[in-house]
Amino acid sequence: MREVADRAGVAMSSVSRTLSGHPDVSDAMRQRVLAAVDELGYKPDLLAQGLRSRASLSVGFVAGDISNPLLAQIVRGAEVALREAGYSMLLTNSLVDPELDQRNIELLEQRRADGMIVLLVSESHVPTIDALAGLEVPLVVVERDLPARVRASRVLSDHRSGMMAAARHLFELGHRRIALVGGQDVRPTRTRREAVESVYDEYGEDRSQLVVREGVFSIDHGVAAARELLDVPDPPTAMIAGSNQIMIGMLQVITDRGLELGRDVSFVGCDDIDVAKLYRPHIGVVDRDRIAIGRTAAELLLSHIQDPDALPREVLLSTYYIPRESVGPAPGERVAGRVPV
Amino acid sequence: MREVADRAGVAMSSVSRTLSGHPDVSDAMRQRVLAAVDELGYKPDLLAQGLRSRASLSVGFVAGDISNPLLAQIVRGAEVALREAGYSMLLTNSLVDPELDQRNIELLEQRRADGMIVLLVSESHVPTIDALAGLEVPLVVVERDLPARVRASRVLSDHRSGMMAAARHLFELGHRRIALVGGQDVRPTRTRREAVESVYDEYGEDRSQLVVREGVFSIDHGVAAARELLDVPDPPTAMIAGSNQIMIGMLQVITDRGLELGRDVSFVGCDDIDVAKLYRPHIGVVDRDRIAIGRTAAELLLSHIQDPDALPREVLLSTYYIPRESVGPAPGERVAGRVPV
DNA sequence: CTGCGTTCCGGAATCGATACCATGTGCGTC
DNA sequence: GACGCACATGGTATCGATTCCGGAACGCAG
Repeated sequence: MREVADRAGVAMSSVSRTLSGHPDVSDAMRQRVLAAVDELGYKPDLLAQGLRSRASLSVGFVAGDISNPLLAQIVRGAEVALREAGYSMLLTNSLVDPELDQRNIELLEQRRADGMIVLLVSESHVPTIDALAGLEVPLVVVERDLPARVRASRVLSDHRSGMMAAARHLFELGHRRIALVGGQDVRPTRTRREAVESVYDEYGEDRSQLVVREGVFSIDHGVAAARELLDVPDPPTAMIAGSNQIMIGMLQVITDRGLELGRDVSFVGCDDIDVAKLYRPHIGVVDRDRIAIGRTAAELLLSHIQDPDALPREVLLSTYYIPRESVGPAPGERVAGRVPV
Repeated sequence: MREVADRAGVAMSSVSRTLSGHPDVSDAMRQRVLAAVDELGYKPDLLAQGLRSRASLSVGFVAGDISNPLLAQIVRGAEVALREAGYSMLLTNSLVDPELDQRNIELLEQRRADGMIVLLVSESHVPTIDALAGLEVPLVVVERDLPARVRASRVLSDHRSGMMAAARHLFELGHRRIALVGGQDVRPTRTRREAVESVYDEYGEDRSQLVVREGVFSIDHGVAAARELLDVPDPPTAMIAGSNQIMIGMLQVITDRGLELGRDVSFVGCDDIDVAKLYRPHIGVVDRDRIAIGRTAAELLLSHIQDPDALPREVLLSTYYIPRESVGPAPGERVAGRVPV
């Protein structure tokens, strides 16, 4: 910048004013400065700019694992919106380790990120909550319920409506022994379970017929749960997956055992990822607009960065049930013998 | 930091020395400083640190589209390795727009990234090449051939060996009319085509029997190409996909038309993503270790950051063919009539 | 002609850290 | 006893920008 000033024969402050659009700049000055900038190919140093003006123009994204297609799309939605607003994204993966969540949050704080979007592994890991509560920059939490001392806006999905539609469909088709395989104890998992339970109530059926297997959002858990569920004398007639990874694991088992979806057993998947559309028969799923989740999170964050005093907001995005051939009528009672081992 | 110094009753320089592990620090001093740091919960400002020490401890990743599972895993591999070395990752998506590639590179340069890993949309977009050539920080290029004036280390896959194994398998099963659907004209696309062509030479067969359809790495291109290929009187007996997105598109068409893979037509996919393992029958693929690509890129970059004078290096990672049921014997001549329209 | 306001520009402090240089102290050596 | 050296420490310039403040130049009214 000093070089530009020397070349144009002006002071550094004038260069700064010109480039930042300050009104106290004459046309003659602007011409000379811009010419010098052009000739030298000068580009301001964003680090120094950030230090002085107390705004790094970067935001942190704390994600569980970017190789999960759900997260990848959320991240992409957020990154595009942030870049259009002039912000860069610092991405961290926590690899399903809540301690890494915490360390990543603190690291991004040290980097003076102007805000953060977090998709936490756990809702109850105290050091992580503490780190979030201590944050001085705007925060957007995605798909999680956190204690009130964490001041943050939130982007949530209305898992309830989509899941209830799916469960009602199963009920209409005669299913009562339904299995729900969920992940960690976080908001989407809880909401989905409650949604299915409330459909049992709606139909005046005993909730004890619902089998819930909660673990982690992983293929392995899907595999293990599906095996357990099918390895009993009286397996459920319908199964619901509570994450796309769990869905993939469950489908592996179902495929291996040669079960025909929609006939031997019905299946409702989670998130309309490629697998769901390519599997034969096609998989009915509860879907949500994943790109929109990321975009909304970015927009919320940007609005809070512009107006730090604005009150935290919550945005509830809809989910919707897409019925496909994997969901069929419940077989007559006593189908256990037909299930290959 | 001044607060810490005041509290401990020492100079800022002493605080700095203590925290950076400088040898000229007495035990007494260390105690006092660390105590003050603890009491105040002080954490150094990485922006200021970066400005002064000329190292931002961050690296840029320029990716085409993170929602592609291939990229997601590469990014994840890189992020983990970088974080372990104390670096943060600035992620940008270029959404298949070479101009965005260029702008992202320049942006990351302004942010004073200590290095960059790039997975470019195009190998020939001149402004992008110029931007890369003008870079003063270490650069690692993934899966691309670039002009020599771009000084960079590279991480490449040996697509040739994996693809030749797949093509030989098809030949052994009697296939001669083979279709290869590729993406943009970049290294992996070219290498795969050359590999298949050389297998034709090996078997003394006329290369004109090979049908090549190159376009972009997208589901849509896979769909369009598959339709074209199947809509002729004499369709190929085997098809090879040159990207996971293309594979998904092609499989959609194949599924829609009710074709049985391995019997009606043989199919070799690309990258062993979940779809390949869940599709029935299972899809034979040419695979590579995606996490390792990212990790290797990060390691190369880190080594160049530590030793800026080191010569650029190239790492060739292997690919391997995984035969599965989607690859079967070629039907007898004249099967066109059996293909449903 | 003087006084005052407007416009525009340069100088210097500042953001939060690092690193060089100078200073002060204690100790061994001749 | 004087000198030199090692070790610790404080002061200050610096990284590359922004921003406040003071002042020059000019116009215009009293």
